[in-house]
Amino acid sequence: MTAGTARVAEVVVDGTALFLDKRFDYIVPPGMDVSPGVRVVVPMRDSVRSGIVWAVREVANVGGLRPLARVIDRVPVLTPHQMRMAEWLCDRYAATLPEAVSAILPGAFRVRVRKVIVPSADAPVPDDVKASTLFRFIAESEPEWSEIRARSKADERAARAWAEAGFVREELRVDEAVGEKRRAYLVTRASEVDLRREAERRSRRARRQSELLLHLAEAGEMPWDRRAYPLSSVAPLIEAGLVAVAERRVKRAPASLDAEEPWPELTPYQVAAVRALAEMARQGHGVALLHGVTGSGKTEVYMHLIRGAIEDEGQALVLVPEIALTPQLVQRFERRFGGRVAVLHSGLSLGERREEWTRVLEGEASVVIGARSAVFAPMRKLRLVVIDEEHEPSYKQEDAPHYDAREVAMWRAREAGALVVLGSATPSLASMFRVERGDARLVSLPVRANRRPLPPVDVIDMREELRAGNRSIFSRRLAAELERTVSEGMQAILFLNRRGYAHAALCRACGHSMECPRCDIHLTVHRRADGHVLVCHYCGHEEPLVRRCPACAEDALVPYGLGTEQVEQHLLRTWPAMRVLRMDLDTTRRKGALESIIDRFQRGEADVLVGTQMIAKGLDFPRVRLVGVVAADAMLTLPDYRANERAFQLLTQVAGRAGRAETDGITLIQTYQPGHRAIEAAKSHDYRQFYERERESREFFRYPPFCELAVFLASHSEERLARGAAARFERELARSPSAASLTVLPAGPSGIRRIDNVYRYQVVMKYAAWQDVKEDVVRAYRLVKEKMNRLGGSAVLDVNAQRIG
DNA sequence: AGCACGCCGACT
DNA sequence: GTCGGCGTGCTC
Repeated sequence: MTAGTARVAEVVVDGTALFLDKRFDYIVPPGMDVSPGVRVVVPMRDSVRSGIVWAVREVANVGGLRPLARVIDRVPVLTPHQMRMAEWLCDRYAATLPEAVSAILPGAFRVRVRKVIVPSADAPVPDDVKASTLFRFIAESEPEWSEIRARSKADERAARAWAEAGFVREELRVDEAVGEKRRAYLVTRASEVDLRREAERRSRRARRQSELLLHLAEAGEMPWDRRAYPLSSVAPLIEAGLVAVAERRVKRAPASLDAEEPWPELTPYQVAAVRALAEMARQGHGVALLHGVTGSGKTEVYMHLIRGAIEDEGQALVLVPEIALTPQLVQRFERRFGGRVAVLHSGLSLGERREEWTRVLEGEASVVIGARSAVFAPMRKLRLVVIDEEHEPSYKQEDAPHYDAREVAMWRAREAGALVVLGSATPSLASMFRVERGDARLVSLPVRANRRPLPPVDVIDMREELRAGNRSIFSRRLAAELERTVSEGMQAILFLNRRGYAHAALCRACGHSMECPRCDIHLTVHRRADGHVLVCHYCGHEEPLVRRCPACAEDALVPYGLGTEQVEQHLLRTWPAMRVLRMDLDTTRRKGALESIIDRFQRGEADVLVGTQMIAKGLDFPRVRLVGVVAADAMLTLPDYRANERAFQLLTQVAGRAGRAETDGITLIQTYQPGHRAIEAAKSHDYRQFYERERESREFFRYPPFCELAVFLASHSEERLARGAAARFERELARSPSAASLTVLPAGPSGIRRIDNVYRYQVVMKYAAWQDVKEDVVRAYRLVKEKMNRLGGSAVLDVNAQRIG
């Protein structure tokens, strides 16, 4: 360091406040070892905060900068690539740097830092001070300055004076969310020859020491078992410079790297797909859309590509929509790639998550499987990214920083020169449009791996059932197929997109529908042991379902509109011997419940599985012959421009659960709108037709992929403030320079105007390219957000929003 | 004049 | 998020 210059660290300080979205400069005290990516503690006003060093530079004049308080890591917790990724997240999703960092870094790396006031032994404390309430308060609770200030101004003045006099002092407290698992190791400090000689010399008088030396001469190092070798026996060896104690991170016993499961022979289509994709991978970065019909064996193709990446000394990332729903897939990967697999999912404890993260960072894991957030895993040698079921909405994060894991994956892959494989039986419009524009290459698997045909899909017009006098929720056809399937010892899946007993409670006399007192939404009927209750799916409000209508006082309130609980009940009433399992949010909330249901159904412990959309996500049940969609109408009426796309995807995916291995399958769709576009396309297994027609209407109405959407949403418990914020945002945009490149839809209440007594108003924007409008949109957003936060409300901006309302 | 309250900028 | 400074307007 030259005289007069000093090192300065640019630190991204943790916290949610908007002002923190910049880098703060701190002096690096001489002798302190920092590098980009390490966590530090910094002073901020009266207090301290944690942060990440973003850069270190030499400056001539440090002005009035304050010094770093402490360094937490020796080794950076973020790679340079991840830091660039954080900056990109800010740019793309209007996130703040601390938000981006907290999205990337698992909670296990979070630290709690405090500056507390404690009694000090530096100076003798006068008796009157010692006896005072304030001093006793400090001694007992080790408060922060803000807590002392909260007592009174006078107390703060007194405490400051005591600090000056040395009666109390400040102390830094740094608590890691989890400690890294470390263990003491004994390591050698001398040559093998020396060790053996020493062992021989001590063999009579110190058996333990001798034994240990021989052990170490053999192994070089070993975990320190303090019972076998107490400090009394180790200390003399340390003293003599033969042995040292080292702290090592505990590594999980490496599982076998060899495949336990044989690699099955591929179908010709799979072979061709692997060949084409492997060729793309060889050329570095690229995007491929693997369009494979349900049951076509996409996973097998992924696994061959992964094997290729590993043989190339690279790492592969596999993203799945929801890891909890795919225990089968994870097991398959673990059987193929053994100890090279790291799994990141929400069920891991903080410590486990940190351990998996470290295994990836250190290159011990070559295959990373996880849901959305796994896209941030610290691979240094990324060669391949697989996004399975790429059409699933769960890849888009619904709260800040609102990222889309598919986009993040593509950004990473471009940076790292890796191949992205988007896999789906029902590709999103966005992805197929990418192919159309030439930004992605299409690779197809048009037939099932078991060489059986796709299950025929028959549409049942429920209006006709009604006309024929059948008032049951099951059409005659579905009832007959159910009976036949079960009697033949095969299994059936019944799908309904609504959980609970009934969609709503309706008055048969006046049409009144029971609403939540805290939200602008109707209540759902659920069945409990002691009768029916009304439940709000948004705020959790519950009340008993009574017969009397609060609007007209008639005893005419009845459950209306099917839910999965009712389907289950009807099954059991109609066929008491049938063994039925239900899989929806309500039956899978308990930890392990989901796996248990999947497992039991797979083992044949039930004949019928009733479920919501979670049964459509890539599950593989070989004995399912029949799939019944109980009421397709529930998904055709969603108030969103994507409703058609979503309905087609769900129907096709659900239908795809039938006839996957041991049997031919059949799918029955019950509906009151048999001519609906999504139903017709699902019936004919015609993705192409669906794509063309949907694409056309999106182009006509100018919806994605023909533009991008962003949604500004202001929330406040006072309606006028929420409405005012949205209106203000709209005005700001109208007079911004980008106004010409933006289509701003009028500010108005969000799809659900009020949730848990908080009002929500939104502004939807359409634009061709975020780059062209982001500056003005973000400026307006921050302006209004700042104001909204001061008023006790909140505001968010969802860039590239996947749904509106 | 004294002060409660809201607004706004600063925080390295 | 939290503080402090400042101006406005109400009350003693």
